[in-house]
Amino acid sequence: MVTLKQLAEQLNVSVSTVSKALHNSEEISKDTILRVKELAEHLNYQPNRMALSLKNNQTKTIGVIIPNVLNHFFAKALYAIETEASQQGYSIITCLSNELLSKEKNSLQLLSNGSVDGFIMSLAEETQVNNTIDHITAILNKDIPVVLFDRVADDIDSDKVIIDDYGASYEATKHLICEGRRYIVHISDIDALSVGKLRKNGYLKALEEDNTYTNEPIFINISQDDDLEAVIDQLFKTHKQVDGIISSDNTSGVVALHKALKLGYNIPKDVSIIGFSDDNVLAFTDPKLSTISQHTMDIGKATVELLIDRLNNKNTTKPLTKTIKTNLILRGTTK
Amino acid sequence: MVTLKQLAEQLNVSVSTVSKALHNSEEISKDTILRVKELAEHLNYQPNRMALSLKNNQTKTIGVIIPNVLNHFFAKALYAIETEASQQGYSIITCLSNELLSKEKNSLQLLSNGSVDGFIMSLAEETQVNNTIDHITAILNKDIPVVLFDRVADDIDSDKVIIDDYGASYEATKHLICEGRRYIVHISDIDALSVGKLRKNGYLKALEEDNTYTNEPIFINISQDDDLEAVIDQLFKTHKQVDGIISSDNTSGVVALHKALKLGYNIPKDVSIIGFSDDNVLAFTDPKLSTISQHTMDIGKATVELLIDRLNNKNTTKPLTKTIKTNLILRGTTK
DNA sequence: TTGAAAGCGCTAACAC
DNA sequence: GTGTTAGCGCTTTCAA
Repeated sequence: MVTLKQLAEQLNVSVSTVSKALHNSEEISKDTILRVKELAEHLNYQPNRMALSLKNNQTKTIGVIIPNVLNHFFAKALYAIETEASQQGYSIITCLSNELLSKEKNSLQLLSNGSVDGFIMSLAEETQVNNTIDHITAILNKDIPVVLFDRVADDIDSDKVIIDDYGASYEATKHLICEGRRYIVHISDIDALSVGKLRKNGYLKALEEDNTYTNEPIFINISQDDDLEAVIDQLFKTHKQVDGIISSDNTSGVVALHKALKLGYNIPKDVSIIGFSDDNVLAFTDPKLSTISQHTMDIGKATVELLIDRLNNKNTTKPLTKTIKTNLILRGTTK
Repeated sequence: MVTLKQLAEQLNVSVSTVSKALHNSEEISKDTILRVKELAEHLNYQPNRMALSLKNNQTKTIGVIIPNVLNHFFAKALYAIETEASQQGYSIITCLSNELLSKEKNSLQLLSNGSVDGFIMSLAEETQVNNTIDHITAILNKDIPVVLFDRVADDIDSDKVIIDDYGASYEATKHLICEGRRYIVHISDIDALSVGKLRKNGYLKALEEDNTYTNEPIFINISQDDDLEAVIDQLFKTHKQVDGIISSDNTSGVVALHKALKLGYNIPKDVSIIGFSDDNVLAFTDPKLSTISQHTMDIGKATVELLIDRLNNKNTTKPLTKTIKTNLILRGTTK
């Protein structure tokens, strides 16, 4: 790496002159500025980022901690965050918690040593199950801003970006009821998560509220060790009368669709299915899955905006919670 | 952030004493060491990473540039890289080129200012199509190590991690021929990429080599603007006799499978299909797609190992190319 | 056993 | 218009 010192030596001026020249200081003569810039250009000088960070006490980088990149939602969120951050001149350091509290803790601890200006994160499953938040409040107490998205915790007093999980699920369920469905099953592989609970409740509320709907709510919860396909298979065996399915996560809806087709159901005539996902995750189902779209790009973008705002006027305002609109996108699996 | 200086002041000793104490220097008395450590612990002291980087001229972070996180292969590679890097005490700064040369260039440029110790990357499509490599050699010339994986370029003299694309595709095609298939179509949406070309050639070679195979090779190339489903639909219309499909990328095989089932083909009786992917990407097809597995975790791990080795003994050895074994995994779409 | 000083690369207040 | 100096937080040589 070429340094100011080297430029200074070659030009027989002082380091500070070079520095000022590169910043177009009024103090420096046009001529000197020109000579300095020429050489800098020629040697491809770049200011050392570590030195700048040390000096300015800001790194221009954001720590991003997500539970699992192999989950399409988080991959897309990462994409959105990277895009917006890079546009705003920030780099991102990515950590994957793999749904583990310990790894989440670790990453937070590791990066809070001046590596990043702030964090954007979505809580690990284990963190949510244990309802552990000390490691996050510790960061907040160090005055390092954190923006939570999707999987958040009420007790953490930070900026947040969420969707209206409850409302979205409520609306989707209502839609199924309006279609005339009277045996609607709720499937979820995220029952333990904050968002999973909200979505479940939205479904419940819609059923309870409608007095033409007489069947009991039916919850199929899939845990990590379960064989998703087997569980869904069982669902169709146990509930032959099923005519509506709402899936709270972004895969089980697709599996249900496949299984239903395989079993000879006519979709959407016999059964309507609505999934929960930004886009048609497995883009190639036939018919295409109707979904609640979360606008993941907007979510990611909002997290970066909130964080950068917070960095620019620290402590100025109360923590904000931004709710991103969802859309019910009706494709081929609903009437 | 608490600093050495603050510890020193509170303890009425010098900064250097504190520093030494924290490093268990022999020079310092047991008693002082204890006092220092106690306070450090109590105040949760962490050495400032930027200061360390500046001093040691190493950042303990790796720049990772991938073309697209929404592609399952790259998401998994990122996962593997993050896992291994974090295990070895490195952080990763993630950049997404979005298949664009300009963004790839940019990220490289941006991070080569002392932000990272080295790079792990897979080339953007545009980079491969234009065969532009100057921006990479420029980095290499600055003595910043680069490890390329998957999408590499022969002209770049760096460490590389690849799979035997040619051989894997050759073997898979041979398998189809051995099954008795005599009308095998090659589908690809990555024809422009280094790996795409190799895979195509492997297919070609297998056909040419077998003199019981008389049909011409058939290539279906899907470009970004094409409607994948429409193209595949057309394929089945144009080539009614098709009895084997080999897909060079990780989605078109799945689409072909869906389409074939929809059209009433019996899979694998009528048509065998082999895809190219680490795992059963769309895990829920029925029957399950037979694939060439790339062991993406191994690929990612190898890139990190190569890079760290290179960082530890710079310039010591010639660039290495590590080839990760592939496996032909026969599931439900082959006999 | 402890401390002072220099230096990593940079900026900025203050001389000259 | 240019240079000197101090300081960001840390390590390390050298002196006390």
